[in-house]
Amino acid sequence: MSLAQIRYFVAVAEEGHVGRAARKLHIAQPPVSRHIRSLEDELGSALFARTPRGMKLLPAGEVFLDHARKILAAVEQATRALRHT
Amino acid sequence: MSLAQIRYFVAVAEEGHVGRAARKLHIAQPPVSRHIRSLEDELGSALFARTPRGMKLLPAGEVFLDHARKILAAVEQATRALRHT
DNA sequence: CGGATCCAATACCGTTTCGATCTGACCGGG
DNA sequence: CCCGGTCAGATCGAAACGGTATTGGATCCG
Repeated sequence: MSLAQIRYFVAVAEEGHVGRAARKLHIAQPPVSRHIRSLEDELGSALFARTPRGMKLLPAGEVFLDHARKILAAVEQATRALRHT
Repeated sequence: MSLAQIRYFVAVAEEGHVGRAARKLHIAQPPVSRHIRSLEDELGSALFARTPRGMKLLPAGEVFLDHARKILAAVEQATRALRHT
């Protein structure tokens, strides 16, 4: 699991679409798809339901989204703490 | 910044030596050296004082160590939360 | 002194990972 | 039907990564 994967996951969860998340992240769509897939593989549980209209968070995804945001917040806080030393 | 870098940093901080941290992490010493350096570059402040006896945490390093542990704990908690879904 | 020792840092190389582009598969709306 | 929108797979060039070998610097000891 990488921080990039976590950021991609949060973006997809928030946008509801891999493509829109990709645009927001300024990268192409397939890499986002792959990262989400590999994240699910690593965690051992599906996080999204794939529908023709986009990606819908599953219960496991909701749980992980909460933790993911905490991780990213902790990272941001860490960098901010050193910004003025 | 990557989770691997954060793990390497914590290991070096705990061991006090790049080499020992590397052994603990089951990787070679140079990669650890490089990751620490690039982490410092990215954060814009030195985290360790290089001494002939090893690496000694600077004040900025102590601050970051605290945050680093929180990040890793959050990651562990995230994976644990999905272990049983 | 001077060589041995113990560190981290650098150079270089092969492998792996990553992202971009192109393409395919699937479903819903007109 | 076919068309628009969406995700997934294949392929390729570029970047990152880790390993080995080596260098550089500072201390210790004979």
